[in-house]
Amino acid sequence: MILTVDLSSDVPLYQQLRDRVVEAIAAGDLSEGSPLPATRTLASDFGINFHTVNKAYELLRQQGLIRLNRKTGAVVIAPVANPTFRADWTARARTLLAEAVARGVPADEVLTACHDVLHTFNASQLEDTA
Amino acid sequence: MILTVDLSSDVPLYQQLRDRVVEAIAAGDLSEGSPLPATRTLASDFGINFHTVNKAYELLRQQGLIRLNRKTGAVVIAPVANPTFRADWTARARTLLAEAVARGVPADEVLTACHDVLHTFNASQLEDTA
DNA sequence: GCTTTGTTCTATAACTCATAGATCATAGGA
DNA sequence: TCCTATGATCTATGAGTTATAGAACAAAGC
Repeated sequence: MILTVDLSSDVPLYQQLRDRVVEAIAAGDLSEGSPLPATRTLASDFGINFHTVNKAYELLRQQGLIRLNRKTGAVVIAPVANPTFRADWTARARTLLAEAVARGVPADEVLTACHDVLHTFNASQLEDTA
Repeated sequence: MILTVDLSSDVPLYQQLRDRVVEAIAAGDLSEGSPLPATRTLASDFGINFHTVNKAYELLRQQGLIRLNRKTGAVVIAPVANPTFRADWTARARTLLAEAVARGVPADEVLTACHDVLHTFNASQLEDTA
């Protein structure tokens, strides 16, 4: 497990945890059926409260990325189609992309940066199966 | 001025205001020298407190997007190079892009969506100068 | 002189974040 | 069977954020 949190960040801990899990799934480090650490275990590893981990897992469950069961723990599930997700995501992407453009980054460089990030996800998956 | 806020959104009002201004700059609806509405005026238009608008403007000033002066008001300025911005932005882009990939959107479709959003910025600018 | 503007203080109610402790139900292993 | 590990569910608290509100100040323009 290669999850990390930054205690000095202004991003909430539970949000950071969610983000790291999402990135791990995108990169293929976690795939359908992969188990996540027990909430108390992960909390202990990071030196944070297990309620905080619980909140991150609950968020991931609400977003349809993991399944929570007693004893089986948290398990990554196959993504389910969500009709409103694309629209919501695009709105957030619009804000993020606008921020780069507004601060003078040329549009083609922004697109290249996105391409490079997406490539790191694919690269990770290829490594896993190689 | 085509700024809007959603009072029922869970995104803080000052954050929404900042986002809309950033998007307007990226789209060319606001460019260097463009004045923003007075804080009290904008607050009155939206039916919100002027301190909330003040906070949004202060955020935009800290991020180097506008200049604040007495009487001249808030004015959009040319973007200044910020060495840490690219790294910070890329980290946030990684999280956002990962979210789409983790939820089953193919990488090429994600990239196309980014391309389309960036195109809307260019299209707006072309309309302005046409 | 008056208005408009950003700027700066205090204050407050509601909410979020992270912590803490306790308890419960359930499934698995010793 | 007993014990443990696990997620699930309550209460509670302190620190911080969000949005509101009111008041006052300094500077620029009419």
